[in-house]
Amino acid sequence: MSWTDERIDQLKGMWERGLTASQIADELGGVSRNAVIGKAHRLGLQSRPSPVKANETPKKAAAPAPRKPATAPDVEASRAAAPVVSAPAPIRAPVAAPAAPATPTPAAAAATDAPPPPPQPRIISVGPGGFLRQGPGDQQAPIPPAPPRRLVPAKPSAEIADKTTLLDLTERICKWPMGHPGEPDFHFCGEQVNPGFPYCVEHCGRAYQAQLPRGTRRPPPPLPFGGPRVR
DNA sequence: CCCTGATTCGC
DNA sequence: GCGAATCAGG
Repeated sequence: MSWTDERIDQLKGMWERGLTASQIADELGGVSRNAVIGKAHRLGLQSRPSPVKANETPKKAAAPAPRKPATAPDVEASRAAAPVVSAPAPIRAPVAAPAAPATPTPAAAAATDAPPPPPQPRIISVGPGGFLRQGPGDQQAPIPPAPPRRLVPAKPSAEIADKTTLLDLTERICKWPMGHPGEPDFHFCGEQVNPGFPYCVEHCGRAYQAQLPRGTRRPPPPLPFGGPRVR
């Protein structure tokens, strides 16, 4: 398989939607997880949280050394020696910091788009979602509560959040359908499979039932489809 | 073990 | 450019 424009678009989309490289790989088909990652990097898609990227402390003999020297090992040496002034914690804030209130006008702030209150003892602190109790006779205008809205970090919809969708299926994910295709919440079991089977242990028990001895008739439960055709 | 993404390097 | 091999953290 080659990277056609279409497939590259799919890759970009899925990558930016937060799907893992594995999911993208077997969704596209014909490519490995590594291929996806490699391509993603080549495309300049900068990946978000990677399990292996936590610290950046190039002290003395760094870890990335036991590679094959190949050609020009001096490059790595110079790179290791260079960062005398290490960058001070490159933590990327996902949201822009609220601008400093140059013009102290509380009234204006409370009007429409009050930014998240900075941790200053400006007003009486109420907990998130908390409300100031008003006395029965108080007729004051209610204090506008802090906007409960918060920027959602990522992930598409909550619908697919914890449900095993078609995209989540792998060789070791139980593929037992839950619900019916077409229903909005149709998904799959998602448990770990019983090794060698497409289903988890529980659903293997449903899928593969022991042959009952001859003669034993088990009165079947009422069938939802009117029952099988009996000839 | 499984998973994840990052990186390297021969092709 | 591609991706298997390898690394490394969870």
